[in-house]
Amino acid sequence: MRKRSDWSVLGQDEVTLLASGQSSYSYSAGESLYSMGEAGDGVYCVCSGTVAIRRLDAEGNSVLLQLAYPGDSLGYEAVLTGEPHRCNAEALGPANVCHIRSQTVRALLDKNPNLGLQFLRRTAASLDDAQDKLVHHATLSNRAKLAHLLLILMDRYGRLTADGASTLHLPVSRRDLASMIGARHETVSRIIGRFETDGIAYFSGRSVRIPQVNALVEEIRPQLVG
Amino acid sequence: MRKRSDWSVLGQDEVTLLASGQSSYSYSAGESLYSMGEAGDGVYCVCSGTVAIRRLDAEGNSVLLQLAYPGDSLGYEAVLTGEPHRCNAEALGPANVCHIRSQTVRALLDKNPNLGLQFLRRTAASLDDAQDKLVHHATLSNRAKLAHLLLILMDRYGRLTADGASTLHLPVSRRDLASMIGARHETVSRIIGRFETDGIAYFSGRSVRIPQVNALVEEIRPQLVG
DNA sequence: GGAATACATTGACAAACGTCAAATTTTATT
DNA sequence: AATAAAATTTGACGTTTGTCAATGTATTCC
Repeated sequence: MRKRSDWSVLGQDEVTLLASGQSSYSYSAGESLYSMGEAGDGVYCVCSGTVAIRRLDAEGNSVLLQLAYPGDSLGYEAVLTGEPHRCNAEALGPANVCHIRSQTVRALLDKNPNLGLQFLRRTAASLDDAQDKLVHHATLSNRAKLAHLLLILMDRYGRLTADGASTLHLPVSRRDLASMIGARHETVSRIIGRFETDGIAYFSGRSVRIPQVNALVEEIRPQLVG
Repeated sequence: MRKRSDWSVLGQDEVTLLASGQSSYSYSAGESLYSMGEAGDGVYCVCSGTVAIRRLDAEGNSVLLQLAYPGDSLGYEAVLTGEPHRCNAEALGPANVCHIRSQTVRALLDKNPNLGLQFLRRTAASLDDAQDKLVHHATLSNRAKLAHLLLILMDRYGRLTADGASTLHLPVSRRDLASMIGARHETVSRIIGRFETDGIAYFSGRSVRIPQVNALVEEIRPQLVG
């Protein structure tokens, strides 16, 4: 697992230090790793399962900003800046997560500057992703954004069936789906209804069947409607 | 200038190395520092003026993602990841910008790991900013988002007048304003019209007069409309 | 200084979206 | 299994927003 994560840049003795300073925890669905406003107490590394990164606004609206998967490191911003966490992290299902104490993280960063550069590359990738979302929010319709989101989720949760169609088990609720594209959940319900009447995707609970992936791709090109 | 920038973490001899590897350039309004798709050729450091960071989508829509001010470093993501630039950088007015070649940047990062951590903190702040925008795009109306944007621009471009009002010289066009809040420029024109009939802000070209800043703050709380 | 070009405003209309409310289904709890 | 709670779907309605088109206003470039 470590080989496919940010910690792969560490040398042999550093791995020993890491091993001595980490603990492993099991979370069940809905459990919180950390919350907005708390001080950073270390870096969390997802070993299995999916972790949702959310932010709440002043009125209590929840926005799902990112899904974290095995190999991803979480919460290092708070450790490095000394600021409180800016997001909630919550297990979406059963998940195993390692925890490396702040003290150990700082020692490792001190020993091996490549770890810092690795975190920097990871943060830059997250920034790139967030900026792409901003562009989509500014230029795409909700329908196109939902189509795009389904395509992204297919990469990780999709399965090809024998007849050339694809199926997908959604890791999140309709409400979360809605917050990810910046729409109300009622709007998402209606877009789903239209996807079904248009034969583009069929939803049943969290299962989705997509006869032709290409039809989803077509949806993304914005307002070429006559 | 260097004292207030990311480079303030450097020691004496490193500053000497920096000085030997940098060049200073003057840009005039609209000139490009670098463009999407180009390889990173170094880090750009804004000395004076304002630089706009934009991204274009497949259809040519431009979204203004960020404004960079004196002390800000730009383009280091491309240097560190080896990937091409993901954004355009363009001077909004006359600007002085230093350029530090990739080779020098890498040498400095090698000598002083704190520089990398400094870039990491800066990137984390940008990510935080982008995620805040995502939350706003998901929860606020265009009117509220424009009010919020005006408040942010006031921090840097605002002046208090004798009668307790504030004035503001916008650094960007209406189109850019629109792309920053994810709306069409026609919509921005109409919101501006409504701000004027409601006595909240008066626009004349790029000059804005805001009689009571608090009135703008009130606009941000979403749909508490009867 | 005047033509050409880009930028901004306004109107009319239709489509998309949010809000409120009710009904239905799913999930969790006892 | 029964109940309670949460999530989802659907309908009706009004508002906001985008689109298209026309007009007016700045800027830029010869």
